[in-house]
Amino acid sequence: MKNAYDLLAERGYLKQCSHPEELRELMGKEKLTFYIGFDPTADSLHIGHYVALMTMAHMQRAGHKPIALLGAGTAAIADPSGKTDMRRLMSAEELDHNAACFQKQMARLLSFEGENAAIFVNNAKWLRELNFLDFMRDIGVYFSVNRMLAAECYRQRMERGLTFFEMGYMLMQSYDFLVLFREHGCCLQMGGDDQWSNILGGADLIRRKEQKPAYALTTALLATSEGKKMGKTEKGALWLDPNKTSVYDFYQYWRNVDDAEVANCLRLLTFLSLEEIAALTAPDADINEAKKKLALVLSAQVHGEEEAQKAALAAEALFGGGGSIEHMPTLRLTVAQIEETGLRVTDLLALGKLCASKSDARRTIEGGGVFMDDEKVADVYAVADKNKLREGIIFRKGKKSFLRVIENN
RNA sequence: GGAUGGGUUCCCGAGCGGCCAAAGGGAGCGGACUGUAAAUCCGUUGUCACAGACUACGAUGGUUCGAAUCCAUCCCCAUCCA
Repeated sequence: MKNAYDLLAERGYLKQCSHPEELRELMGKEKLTFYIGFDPTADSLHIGHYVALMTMAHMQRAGHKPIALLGAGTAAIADPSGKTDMRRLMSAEELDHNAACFQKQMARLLSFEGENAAIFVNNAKWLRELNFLDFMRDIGVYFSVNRMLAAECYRQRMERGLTFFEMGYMLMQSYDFLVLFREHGCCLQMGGDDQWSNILGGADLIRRKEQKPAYALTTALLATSEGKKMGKTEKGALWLDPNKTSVYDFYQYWRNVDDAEVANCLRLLTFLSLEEIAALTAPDADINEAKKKLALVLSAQVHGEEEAQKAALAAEALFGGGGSIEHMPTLRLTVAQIEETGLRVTDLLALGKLCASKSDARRTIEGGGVFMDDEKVADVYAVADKNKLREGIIFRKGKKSFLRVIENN
């Protein structure tokens, strides 16, 4: 079997590693236990987390044992890394709920059976009972403030201000690593590259306190086309929960990625072989086929084969002509709604969430961006034809947003 | 605890008694061009019963015919001092 380290490297996951050669050798001859931490600050994972999940899955397939750490304890403190502002603080109940949501979504990619079954741990278990004095004495002494301040992530925050509260984050994350090392023999922590100093802190702590080797490894962050991290507090997050980001939107997102990013996305987010990816993205290949593949495969991984097919069919129907319209976002009007809206186009668009509000709908119509059954809506006061409602009327905003409005019965 | 400067629409940021739903930029949305791409150009971006009304410039009160703009109290942030 291929060395997992090489596998991660050639797919482009690897960013930084504390001891590259040593770790690679170790991964070649032993089955390691490793962990990645996730802060449950929302009730769903988003695509940024997904890269981390992929690395876990690859590692597991290579025989290593993954631990997914749910940071309900650490999330009580805001991680200052890469954030321009402090996060909103969350209650313990909220965090526990979110952790449960994460767990469900992760289960899709990891295996919980066999020798190297994945396990979940929650650092609230040990962090919430920590005694402050003991912690400061046992752990605090190993951290140099000078060194912490020198780290890039803190330097950025220095300009806007940094509280002691936030600096504690690094100590706690390091402590997590130590606990997992002691309880599970976990000697490797992985994570996004923004976590580099935090992860390194833990590896150093273990090396100093336990006199045993521990490793830090970070993966490339998935960036948006603007080069910004897709974080949960930034805009443009793509959620894995279909209620927060519909399967159709999820599919469309990947169908529309930048040409330049397709190959990278395929490598990082799917399990397709490198050969296949190379073929798909070869200079003489049709880049749009590669995008379709990416959208379909990734949607299937996240939402299941059936849902992905539906999204693909809907897209085909809308853009390719032919295909089915069954899976388009649909608004079913009740009798009461028909009366209430009087079938005014502006009202329907707002009701169906195609536009943010009636005012927004009005403006979009004025800008010539709304179509009803492929005919441009010219009048802000336009009303839909009630007779067509039984068959369903297709509204389109711009080129990519559709809504099918149909009588509900 | 003290001093100083701040908190403005999705974000940054101008405005500092009426002409302010608030300049400019970013981001979003729509149009043209395309490949459901990028780049570019144009329009648009609080809500509604849309030539009008209502709600908004940290919070609450006040002054005024009239407040984002002035005053008071409070909350929060930054910088320096302790």
